[in-house]
Amino acid sequence: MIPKYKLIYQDIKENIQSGKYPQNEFLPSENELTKTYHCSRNTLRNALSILATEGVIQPIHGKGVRVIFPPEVEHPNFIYHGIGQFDEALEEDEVALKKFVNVFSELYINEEISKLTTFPINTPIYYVERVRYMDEKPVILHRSYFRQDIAVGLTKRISEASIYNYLKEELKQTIGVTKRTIFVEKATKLDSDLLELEEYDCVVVVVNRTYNGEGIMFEFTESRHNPAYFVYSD
Amino acid sequence: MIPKYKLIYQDIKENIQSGKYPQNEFLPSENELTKTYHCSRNTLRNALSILATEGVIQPIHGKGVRVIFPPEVEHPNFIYHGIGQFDEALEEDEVALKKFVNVFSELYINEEISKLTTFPINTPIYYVERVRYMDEKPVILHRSYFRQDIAVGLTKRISEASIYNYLKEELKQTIGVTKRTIFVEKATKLDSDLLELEEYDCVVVVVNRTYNGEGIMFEFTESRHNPAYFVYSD
DNA sequence: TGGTATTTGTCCGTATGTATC
DNA sequence: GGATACATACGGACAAATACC
Repeated sequence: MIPKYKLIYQDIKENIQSGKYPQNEFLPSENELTKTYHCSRNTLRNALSILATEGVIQPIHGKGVRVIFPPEVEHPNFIYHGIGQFDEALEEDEVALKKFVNVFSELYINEEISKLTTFPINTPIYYVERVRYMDEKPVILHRSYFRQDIAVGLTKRISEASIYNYLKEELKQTIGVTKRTIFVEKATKLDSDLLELEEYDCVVVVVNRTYNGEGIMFEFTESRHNPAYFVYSD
Repeated sequence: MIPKYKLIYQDIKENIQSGKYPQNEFLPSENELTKTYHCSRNTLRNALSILATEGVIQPIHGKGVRVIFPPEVEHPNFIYHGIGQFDEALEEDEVALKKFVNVFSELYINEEISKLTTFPINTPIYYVERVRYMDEKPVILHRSYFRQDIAVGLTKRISEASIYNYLKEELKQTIGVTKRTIFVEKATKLDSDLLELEEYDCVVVVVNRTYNGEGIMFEFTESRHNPAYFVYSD
């Protein structure tokens, strides 16, 4: 049962994307919208608040609610957009995507890795190292640490398919927040080899910490990107 | 008059930061909190929803609301954190910050710049080019385009102080959403010279589009960062 | 200048649904 | 099943900003 406010949210969003509610124009007033959706003002405002935090609309006190969904910007080097839930996000796309699992191992967190990941020392971990390919070119090197007590039964085979699908479908885990940090590092020899870096001598490092639906951090991933194919939007 | 839900939001956040509500523990139940704050459940949930979208807490249906405020992560190359409202964010800090205005000019948007900024052709613009220094080293080259009809009366002198202070204090403009895109480009000769790039042959480009409180995009800024000093957290 | 209607912002109380223990 | 806790939804009231006459 999808709640009413989510349906309203989706409908308004589609109407914005389709152009029924154009850029820089105002939406119909909240009073009108409650009539068209046969709902209370609270429910409608619940839907609107999601769009507002997404940055799709901007309510202006006493005036109305303006649409500020911006046109997508093109980049000369645009290829990869969106980070983190790479699997789900792009599985549908028609791009030639592949991944290759270099390393799959089980280990216990030692002091050094604890410092990096903030997992407590001696936590049992699945360590997965994967390379992402796009159009036959390696673009990202992922180094992931999953808590064994949450990603129970993870295998190399599953890592080659979709870890997130496994977590959600098999383990019924819900995925919560992801916290992200981005910076640049000089490329190591390993980076250069695995990512076939040519024009760049550095990599973009994206660190993701993912929490499950219970607020437990269960994944730490360091993704090393070929700068030529890196684009991030918030 | 600060609304009640914001006071509650601030109070809970402070209690989390002070450790009164510890990491990975649950907050008191919504019912209890409504009693301590003498408010309705709606008002309290309004406050909680802000904390949830900030990623500070995570509500779990039927169980409680968990604190997931994570410890700040250190970077070996950590210096600069936070982008965009650089002025306000760091003016208080004790770091040796300076900026130097290279170019200040008035111009009309032409076809090429319109493509870049999405401002309509012939829009009157203030163009500002600034270099950011930190501890005497140049770290960021900013190229900003401000709509003249919104940033009325902007001058070179103001740009050397704080443009945002001017917008807010003098022009009584309210600042709305900022949309951001990050990617990497090969450094130009100009980048290398102005930013004194040494170990890197590239720059991190952060594109900011800033909207005012009315939902009008009035600023487009392309910030070219020295990768050695670039760290971004979301 | 001022008053009125419109529109969003804040706040309350209540009822019911659903997940967890 | 019952108690607790969060999620959804309704309706009403008043405040504050804006627009318009």
